[in-house]
Amino acid sequence: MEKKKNISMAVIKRLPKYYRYLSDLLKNDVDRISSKELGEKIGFTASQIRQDLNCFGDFGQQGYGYNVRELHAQISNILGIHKKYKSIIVGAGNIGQALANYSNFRDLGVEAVGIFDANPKLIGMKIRDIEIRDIDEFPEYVKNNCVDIGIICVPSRNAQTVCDELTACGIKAIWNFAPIDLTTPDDVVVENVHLSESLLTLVYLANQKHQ
Amino acid sequence: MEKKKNISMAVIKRLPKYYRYLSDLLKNDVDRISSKELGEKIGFTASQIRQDLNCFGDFGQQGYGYNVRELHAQISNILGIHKKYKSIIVGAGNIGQALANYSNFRDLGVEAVGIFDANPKLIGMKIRDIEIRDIDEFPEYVKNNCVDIGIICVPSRNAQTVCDELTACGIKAIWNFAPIDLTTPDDVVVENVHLSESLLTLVYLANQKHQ
DNA sequence: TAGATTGTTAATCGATTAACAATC
DNA sequence: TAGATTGTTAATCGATTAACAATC
Repeated sequence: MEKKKNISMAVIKRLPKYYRYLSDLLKNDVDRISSKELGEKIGFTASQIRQDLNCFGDFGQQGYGYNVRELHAQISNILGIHKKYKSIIVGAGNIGQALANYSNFRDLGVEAVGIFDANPKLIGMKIRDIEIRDIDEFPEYVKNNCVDIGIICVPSRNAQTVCDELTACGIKAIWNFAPIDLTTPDDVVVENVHLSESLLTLVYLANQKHQ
Repeated sequence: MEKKKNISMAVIKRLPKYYRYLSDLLKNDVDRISSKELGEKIGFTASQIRQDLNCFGDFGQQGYGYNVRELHAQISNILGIHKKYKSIIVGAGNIGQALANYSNFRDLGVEAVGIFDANPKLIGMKIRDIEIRDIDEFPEYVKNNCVDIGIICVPSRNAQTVCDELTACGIKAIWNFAPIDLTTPDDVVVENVHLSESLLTLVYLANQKHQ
């Protein structure tokens, strides 16, 4: 992370994709790759790849390209995958439970350490090795356990309240699965997963193709 | 849908958001709204909203603004929410089951009519009123049941194969939850939900804010 | 050395914002 | 009629692509 001007959101959104393709190359024991080859794989122009990477540093070598292992390490660093993060899931419905069970996030350094719900029928139930607790307990839990990320999986009518409580106890990163736009203090980042919007986009595009 | 040049993806991705905010307004019995007011709610400029809407038609009235009920109906039409769609879910793991249970998509006209998995322990199990079937049966099922949308929730190593089978039996719209980029014929549309990429974006942004 | 490929500047393209005449 | 707000054109801004000197 040598350079660092103002990275545009367009670039940031492509970083995880670079990380994924480089992880694949690494797994396949590829040593080096040029922006041209990588571009053909991902479906970007070589030019764009070089522009993107040069926002963060000079990782390549003229006449050679990029060393896969090194570039992968650099992007891991840029994304912050070298660190470990604790998350809690608020809302143990379908999506909350699915996320708690989904193990892949641990590879990205993010571990779910707590799950909370308001439904007495769910409280006490275990998902993997984590017990679902009463939703009222999460502020206390966050204070005692250095939680980095709050994952909101409650219905939209409760989402803003949960969000406010999460930020009140110091959480600075929120992954929001509720279909609303949350309001947060300036120093808090929110990443939305709006499944309904994604599905509507698909439906629109499908209708266009088929006239 | 009067006009219709080449709608940019940027505009298309905003349509579901317009739909959501207009649904809210409708629910709150708001009769009319100006691009200025709507912009303040959503966080867009008034100019952008007028530009976006004018890709599809002249829905407003000078001096008045937009009639909420009418604009909502128009956007429903543009998105294709007036029609009904049948979907099948391939892969009944955490995410597949969560999507099958999640009822909200029915409001958007999309109904899950079948779920399939390769795991014998899951086959026969019921989610809501739908029985999980053997994954080998889905091509036959698609042919007999006018399925519009294939939802891929299998592990990434199987995702391309499932995708090929879905397109082979005529599916033109794929909602992909596997963390890979699928290859499809030109007349098939794919919408990806890449949760890992979303989470990595959040982690990156959180690290930037906190230096 | 010759070939390959980078980092970076310049050119192009597209998307957003501003401005304003038209008009309800 | 006067005020408000649209639809649309023009101006600006930002992102992508192309080009090429630098250099491994």
